[in-house]
Amino acid sequence: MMERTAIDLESVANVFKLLGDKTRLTMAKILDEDECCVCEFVEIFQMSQPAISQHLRKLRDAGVVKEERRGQWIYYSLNQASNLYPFVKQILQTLPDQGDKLRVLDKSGARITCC
Amino acid sequence: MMERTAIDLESVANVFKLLGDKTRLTMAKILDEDECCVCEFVEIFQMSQPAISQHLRKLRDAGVVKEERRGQWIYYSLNQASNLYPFVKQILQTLPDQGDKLRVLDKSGARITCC
DNA sequence: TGAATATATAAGCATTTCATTATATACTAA
DNA sequence: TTAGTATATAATGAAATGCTTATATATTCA
Repeated sequence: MMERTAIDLESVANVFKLLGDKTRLTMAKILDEDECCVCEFVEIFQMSQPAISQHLRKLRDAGVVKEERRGQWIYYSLNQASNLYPFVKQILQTLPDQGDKLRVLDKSGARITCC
Repeated sequence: MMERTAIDLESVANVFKLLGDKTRLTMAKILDEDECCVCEFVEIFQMSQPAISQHLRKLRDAGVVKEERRGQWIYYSLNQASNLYPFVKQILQTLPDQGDKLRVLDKSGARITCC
């Protein structure tokens, strides 16, 4: 079990504000289960690509997620190097599994189509 | 250790939005340590009384806190009857102690002056 | 090189949020 | 009953949020 370093109230409030949005919270939970590229999120949330990018940017600016380009695609994943990671990870563990969202993509072929 | 009933992502996002404000998060943490009346929060946060009341109302509307009138004063405390309580309690336990805020009131005499 | 695809950024707009000030309500005590 | 105190609610305004559309940037591939 990873020990969590003390984290001040202000940082916690900021993380909560960030995850206090259903889309971003779901994104984080999905990323806790599997890395994911932008186009997959667009499929999952049925939301415009800029809207998705903007949510991801907020998560990234806070250090919660990181990005990695692979060719044309940019894959997002939880940023384990962040000092917030243990805290975020602990939160996500308490949330219901969202793996079904990715499985739907597999079935629909969306995952193959886009990336 | 209390077992936590499953809680859907939307509810979690709502709680996070609520606690994603430094004032409300601190309020909740203080209430986790001791019940508190409105005038004490006004002292602690150096914020107008209506602002404090409005924060408390949000917390109450969500079921996170409850109120109890005692004469002129209204005391707030965590609402243990809420189905959110185990989740909220678990969150608050990970936060740094805020007991000093109440102790400052004791010293300054504010706690005696107002309630 | 040029077209297609994936993503990011900018600009604009409606809505929400969080504070303020002003006022209403509830209780206490003289 | 009236004055004083504690709290809630209403009205308002500035700032933040989350989407949209339009456009810029990177990469791939023919």
